Amino acid sequence: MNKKISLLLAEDDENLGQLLHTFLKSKGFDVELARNGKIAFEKFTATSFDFCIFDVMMPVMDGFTLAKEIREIDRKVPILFLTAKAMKEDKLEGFAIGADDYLAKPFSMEELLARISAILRRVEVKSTEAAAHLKVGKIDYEPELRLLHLEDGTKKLTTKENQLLELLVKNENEILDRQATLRAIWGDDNYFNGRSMDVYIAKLRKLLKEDPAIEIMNVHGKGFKFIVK
Amino acid sequence: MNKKISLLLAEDDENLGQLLHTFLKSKGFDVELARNGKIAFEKFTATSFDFCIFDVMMPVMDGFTLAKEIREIDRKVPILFLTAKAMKEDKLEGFAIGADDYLAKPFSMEELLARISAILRRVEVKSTEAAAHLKVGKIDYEPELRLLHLEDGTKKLTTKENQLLELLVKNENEILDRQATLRAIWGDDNYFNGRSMDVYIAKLRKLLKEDPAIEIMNVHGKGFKFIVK
DNA sequence: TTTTGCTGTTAAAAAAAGTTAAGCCAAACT
DNA sequence: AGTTTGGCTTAACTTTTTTTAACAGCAAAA
Repeated sequence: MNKKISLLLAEDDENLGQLLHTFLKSKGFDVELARNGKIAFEKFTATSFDFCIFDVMMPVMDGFTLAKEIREIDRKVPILFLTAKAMKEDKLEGFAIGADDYLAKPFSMEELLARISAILRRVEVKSTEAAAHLKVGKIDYEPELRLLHLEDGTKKLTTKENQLLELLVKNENEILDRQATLRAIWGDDNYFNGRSMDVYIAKLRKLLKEDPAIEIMNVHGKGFKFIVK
Repeated sequence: MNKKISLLLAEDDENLGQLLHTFLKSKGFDVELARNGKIAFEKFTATSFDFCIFDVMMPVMDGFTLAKEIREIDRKVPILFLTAKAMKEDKLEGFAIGADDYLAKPFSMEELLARISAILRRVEVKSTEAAAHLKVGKIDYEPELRLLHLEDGTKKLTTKENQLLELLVKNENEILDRQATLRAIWGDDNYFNGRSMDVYIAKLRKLLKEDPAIEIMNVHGKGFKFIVK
């Protein structure tokens, strides 16, 4: 079979967090537990996950805000919310963000597992598509190894170059929001980080210019768009 | 952001139909309910919809036949089937027609909503990919690439120029409402954004003046109208 | 006809992005 | 320890894009 499914769990309640962590690990998932939304977001930007389970109510950064931030950089990863009560308003908000499912506490472990399985079945097709090699035109890019195979040899990308290119490629033909990207890669969207990002955009453009079918287009005031013609 | 998503619901069961209608309307969809496949098809041909939910078993015209008919005139609109039992054969037939998802009764409202959201998210991505050339008179316009091919070379449009021209072209010969356009492109229809828009109209007129068949006409107090003679 | 509000146009100002190079820091090397 | 190296940030300058201002013209209402 293939490798384990990685799962990001954001839950502030120590007890429930531990319980879920243990349970899901026993079911064969590769679980990462975060105590609040901010930590979860940092973990997500460092490594990306196959699945997310977020408690709605958490200190520092709540589940919805967290989901919004993550949706900016990954439109597809399934997100399941956990909430303390059956709140209609919250449900609306959650689905508007692009939640894949919703589970009200208290819930049984079996129910949780059933929902996860159902969602994974639905998105299975997509995840298999996600190959490690990304062929874009003449260029072959391996994000995991940070390698960019060009016509005249292979370029080792630096951390930042790689993070940025990976996000761009994963959001091909979509606008990659400037602020969200800054928060995802630089942690903060202040002026200087913004200029730093512009410098990296220039570097990537220079690297990719050998393939005229590729363009990193700017969307003024919004962000950048990786286009393959 | 933009206007409501229109949804065509074909369901013969009076109770379930009403329930779904009410629920989906409360979730912000613009729902049209049809009691059988024939009525649904007539509604679809009159106005086209963004999304379809069809019960498989209905009198007069069943869901599959309806879907086939609709696929003849619209290859892309997402279709989700509802069926009374989990029928494998039916599933196959549905997907062969080009169904986007399948839901077996009984199902929860949340599940339905989750499926709809998931499909819409997926479709959205696709639709952005669909690059189109728009030939208007002598001029060839590629909105996705923001390129305007003129007689004397190709002009790269800026973000705002492109957004505005795209809206105008897509609403050829119709009035493009001033306020709606401002909200769509500038996010807010205040005085200054209005003046900004007028500046862009002037720019586009200058660009397009090489083709005398094209005119951006003002409709006083209403908006603009893109006319091709 | 006069007034008022909307639009057309051009120019200037401001903001955002492109580019190149210098500076800084930490890790690796001598 | 001193030096080199690589990666990232900051700075400086340029160009592009967008907004604001100013003024003129036109259309509809008073």
